[in-house]
Amino acid sequence: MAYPFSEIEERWQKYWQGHKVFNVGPEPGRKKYYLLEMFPYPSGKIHMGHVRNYTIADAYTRYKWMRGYNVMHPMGFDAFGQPAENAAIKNKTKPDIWTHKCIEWMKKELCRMGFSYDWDRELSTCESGYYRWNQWIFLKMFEKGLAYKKGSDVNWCPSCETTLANEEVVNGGCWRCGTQVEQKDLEQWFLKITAYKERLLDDLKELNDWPRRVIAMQNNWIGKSEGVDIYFRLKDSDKGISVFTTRADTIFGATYIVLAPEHPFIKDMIRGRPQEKEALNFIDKVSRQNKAVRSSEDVKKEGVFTGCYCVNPVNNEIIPIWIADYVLMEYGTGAIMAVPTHDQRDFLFAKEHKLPMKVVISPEGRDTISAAKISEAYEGDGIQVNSGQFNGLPNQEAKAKIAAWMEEKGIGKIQTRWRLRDWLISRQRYWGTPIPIIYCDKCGIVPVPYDDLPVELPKDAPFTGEGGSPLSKVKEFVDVPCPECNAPARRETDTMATFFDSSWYFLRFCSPSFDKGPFDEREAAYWMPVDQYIGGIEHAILHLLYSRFFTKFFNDLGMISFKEPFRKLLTQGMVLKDGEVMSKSRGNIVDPDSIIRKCGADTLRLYILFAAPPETEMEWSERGIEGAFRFLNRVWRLADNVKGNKGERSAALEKKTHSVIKEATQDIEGFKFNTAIAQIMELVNEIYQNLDSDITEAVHTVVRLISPFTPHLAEEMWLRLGNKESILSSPWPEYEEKMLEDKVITIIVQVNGKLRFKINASSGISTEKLKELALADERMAPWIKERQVRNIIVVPGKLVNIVV
RNA sequence: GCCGGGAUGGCGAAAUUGGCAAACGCACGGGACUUAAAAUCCCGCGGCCGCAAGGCCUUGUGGGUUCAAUUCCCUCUCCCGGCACCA
Repeated sequence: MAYPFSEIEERWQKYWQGHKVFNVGPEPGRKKYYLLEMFPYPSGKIHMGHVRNYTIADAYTRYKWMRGYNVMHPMGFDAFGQPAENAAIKNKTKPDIWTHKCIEWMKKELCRMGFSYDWDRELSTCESGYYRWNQWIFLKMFEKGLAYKKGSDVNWCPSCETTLANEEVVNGGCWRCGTQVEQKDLEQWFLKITAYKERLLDDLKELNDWPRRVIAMQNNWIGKSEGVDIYFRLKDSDKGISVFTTRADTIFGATYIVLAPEHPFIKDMIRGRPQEKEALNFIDKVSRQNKAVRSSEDVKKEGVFTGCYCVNPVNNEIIPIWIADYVLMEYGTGAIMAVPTHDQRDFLFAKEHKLPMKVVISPEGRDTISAAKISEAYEGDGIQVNSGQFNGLPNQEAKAKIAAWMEEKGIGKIQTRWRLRDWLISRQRYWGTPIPIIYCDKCGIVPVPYDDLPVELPKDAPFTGEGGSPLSKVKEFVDVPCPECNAPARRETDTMATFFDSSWYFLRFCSPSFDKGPFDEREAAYWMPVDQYIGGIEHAILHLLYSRFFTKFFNDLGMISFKEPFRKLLTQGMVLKDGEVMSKSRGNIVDPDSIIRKCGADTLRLYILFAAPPETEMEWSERGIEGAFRFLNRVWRLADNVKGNKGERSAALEKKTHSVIKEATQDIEGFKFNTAIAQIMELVNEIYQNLDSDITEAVHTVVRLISPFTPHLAEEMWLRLGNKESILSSPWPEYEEKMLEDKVITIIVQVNGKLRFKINASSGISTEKLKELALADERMAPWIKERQVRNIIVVPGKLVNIVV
């Protein structure tokens, strides 16, 4: 008979909530611990990804709790966003009503998992009590020149009918729906995240407890590259073209330069030349080409000669100027110097168009390589040749010297280029935070005064999903007097990207109902930074980069003293079914609710922690669930075995108990829940082997060790074992080192590094004695009979290795 | 191409500093209990040879360092993720 999990789980969930067990406040003298998982979008149902994320967090919360920490573990909802609009259209309701209903459902599901949240801190980003502080932060940024409006080519998702940030474009598609992103020239609001680029990059070095790949991804995204801008004067003109290069050491080998077809200089430069028509045709052709096609690898690089020449500033050689589609206007200066001998793309282009080549770096250090003979560019390191006064230097050394020399002579400038662009935050959607800006014909762009916040989002908007900002159709919202001159003016009708909301919610949790600012600085000083953050890898750049940016901004305002929001980060792996991500479209979803009904939340929690380490992907297995359930029943039955147990103490069981405490505790501390659970299983097995002995202490230990994973079962068993209080108020079990010591130890005997047999010896045995013992063993005889012992290695307490 | 991660039984996985490869679980096989089944409890379970004792092989590939390598170094292959006509 299975244990009565549903009755137990219901009872303890009521207890934890009724007694507000996990509600906390600052307590001087007690170590704080702020544990946070990425808050969910309220879609109504939780999925296995949520279950995994929150179970990992909950197990750790309960563990830290029992270790005596003052643990803050809040939960809230990232409640603005497009799905609410889509659902509202589909179900003929309002996003507001739909969202609140979803939050209710979701909360219920979270409670049914037995998660340990401080629900008094619950927040939802769609409440004006929250988003008014989005507006406040926006205004502060506006004041500091960090929020600005500009017209430019921006990413546009035709399906979502809104603009997107660069970070929201994944492989050329919209991160949400996958639709190919288009470019549109629009006036939009941006946040100047680039003002923080150096700090966002440098401080990555301090994040030692973040996964390496997240650091690597942010590094790539910020994309610092150091090089030189070199100025090439046009022949017979005082104008010139700047090119950017990271290979200043190859400048003496530059035999032509290439401009991007969009380069603004071209039209003036080629006017009236015989090549003009051909060049304009080429530019026109490229401009009509799809960007993805143009950048694909198998498309042949094309180009035309402009008829113009410029001067290589280091050796005054006259070199031709070309236009080619493989040079991009968006990167560097939109112009490159071509060194066909040391860059493969330049090499192929030069071959095709019969352009000259010159070797300037030689792996052998001698000027013996003929440019005419090489079959590919040499991109490695070597010694400078054909490079004037720099001949003979290793190229890496020459790179710095040439750059400095060019800068001194005024023909180049050392430059750092970044990939990171400012963050576009305007969205042409309804369900988001209104941007607190008013447009006045006389006064221009006017910020809403702080006292007028919040700018409330109208509950009703005729949003139809047919394009255009829905708020622009709400007359009462749009028409407003100018705060400065009182003349009729118009409100901004775009809303903020929802990533704005989630960029600082971890601070709001410290004082969720504070009404004098986004957060109470004293509370934040106590709780922040987040000690452990847990969430999905999909936010490696987006949310985690933005949150770091906001934190640095608050630091600049003097509101907080730390620079990084999340001390430790754990990115949990995905839950797969048949090798694929669970998703509605694939139809391979396993509903957590069905598992809870069948086996209980504890079984689900245990299984999901046991199946794989938290960071790796895990494959869903129905058999695994059954195994976890079987194990919990096995644990449950132990309580009956304890009753009336009158056996003697068992040394073996006691030793196992203490070693399991030690190992399991270490494992939990390092989030290795799978092996921690394996340890507990071993102890349970050991108890079953010793049912005739006194098992009381061992069973108590099992219940306490397993309580972070299966809290309902543990609480119930704890009472049944005769304890009066919740297991949460019992301390974490401690082990005694002396219980782990053996009087008799097993020594491994190897011959030539391979295990041959084992011998027992007393723990204090000397090295010499051990050697003798091993050599004297009858099982050693065949090995040393006809061979000579060359060496004997002894690792005290562990092994003897005889080398013959 | 650059950066980061990875490859261990039929499967999920484990292995302190280099020191018993495969803990724990799943699946599978056998036994006990039962009229029977389920449940439960116990035993076995990398491959090859052997009646057995035991031996040989085995952590993606090839090499190296070492008394000893899943672990350290080098080479290559494949897989996952990020960036990229990035100059």
